[in-house]
Amino acid sequence: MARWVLHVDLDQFIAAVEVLRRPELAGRPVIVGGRGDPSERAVVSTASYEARAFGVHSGMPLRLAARKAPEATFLPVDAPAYETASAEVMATVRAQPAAVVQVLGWDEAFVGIELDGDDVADAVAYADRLREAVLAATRLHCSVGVGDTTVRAKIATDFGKPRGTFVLTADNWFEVMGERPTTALWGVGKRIAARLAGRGYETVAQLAEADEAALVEEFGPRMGPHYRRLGQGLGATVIDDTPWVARAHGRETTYQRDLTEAVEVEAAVAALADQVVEDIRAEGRACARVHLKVRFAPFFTTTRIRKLAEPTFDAAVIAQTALDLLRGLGDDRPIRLLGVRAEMVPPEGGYEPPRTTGRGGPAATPPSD
DNA sequence: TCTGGGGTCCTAGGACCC
DNA sequence: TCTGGGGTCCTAGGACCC
Ligand SMILES: Nc1ccn([C@H]2C[C@H](O)[C@@H](COP(=O)(O)OP(=O)(O)OP(=O)(O)O)O2)c(=O)n1
Ligand SMILES: [Mg+2]
Ligand SMILES: [Mg+2]
Repeated sequence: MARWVLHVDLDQFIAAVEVLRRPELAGRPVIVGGRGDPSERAVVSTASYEARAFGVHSGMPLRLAARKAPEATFLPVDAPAYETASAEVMATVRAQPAAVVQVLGWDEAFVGIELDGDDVADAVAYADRLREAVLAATRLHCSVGVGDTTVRAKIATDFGKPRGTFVLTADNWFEVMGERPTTALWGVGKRIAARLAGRGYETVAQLAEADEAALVEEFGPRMGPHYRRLGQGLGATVIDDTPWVARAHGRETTYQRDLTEAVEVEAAVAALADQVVEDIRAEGRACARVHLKVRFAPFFTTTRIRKLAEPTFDAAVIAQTALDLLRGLGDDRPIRLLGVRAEMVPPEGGYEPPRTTGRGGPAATPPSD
């Protein structure tokens, strides 16, 4: 009996969904972002592989993307369409034999399986059938990573792309990852990598053997050891399919024209609060704390939080609280972005499981305890 | 080129209480 | 009377990911 962790991730997900309904775009550079207008303040959500060949990638300002790939087709983000596609994909993943599925986002999931014997070829065969099933059900291509931990499976997927399967286990971890920069790890970004480099750890292999005391000094007693384990490819070996319970819902908008008038700001905050309340009502959990995010021109961003005396579903209360937080800043520069977020009342007994995997937080089973 | 919108989790410092 | 320590709650800020 062998336990495997698989990680599935759709190829160029939202661009692929767009191409399905516009077949004439197949094989062409497609860039999805903002309202699809490259002259606006927005960034690339994703680019098709043809567009990536021009150096376009997620997070890049649309304006710059347009300069790099002038022939590309720009499309607006249509979140509901991607939710629908995602649900079909995940239903297919869950329908695989004995699959324990943990969804990580729109386009990816961990899949825990147990197979007779310990032949990795069986796991690869399962992975290939999974890719076939997703393609057959949704006409979307994906890649699958096969690993012995979540961390290895997740990273393996990158090597499988596009339309492939890749195996990354204790056997080949250092061979494949050892000489790569620490940013290749899930959960190590530019900033953490720079701090690691400051202590002489540039590669995954170096991080794996790093002095624990030094890491604790730099990152604290939780995250220090966590990063070392990441360097070793260690992570959960069992997938937990406990349904995800959201912590918060928020809405934010970058205005194409900066807001300067009080009435505009009040109306904008009210509109955001209304949308947020729709989401938390759907969830059936009241807002316990209100977050107000604001970006003043040219680019200064800050967030203020207030715990409410009483949890509420009342959009007017949330809007009023947000406006109050904004006034408390005593800053009257033009406003470029406003965001309202409702942190919801935790369910009875708190969040279960507490602080697990993914969702953008510190990756792969953060320390917790 | 000028920087989105949806999220999550960790750390740290001050207030307050024991 | 002064000082220290520990726990918990709250908010601000940072970092990362899709
Ligand atoms: N900064 C980002 C990154 C991603 N996404 C969205 C659009 C992507 O299509 C989707 C999935 O993210 P992936 O990282 O999996 O990227 P893709 O699926 O687009 O490409 P790949 O084939 O590399 O997985 O999430 C986004 O909006 N903003
Ligand atoms: Mg993807
Ligand atoms: Mg993904």
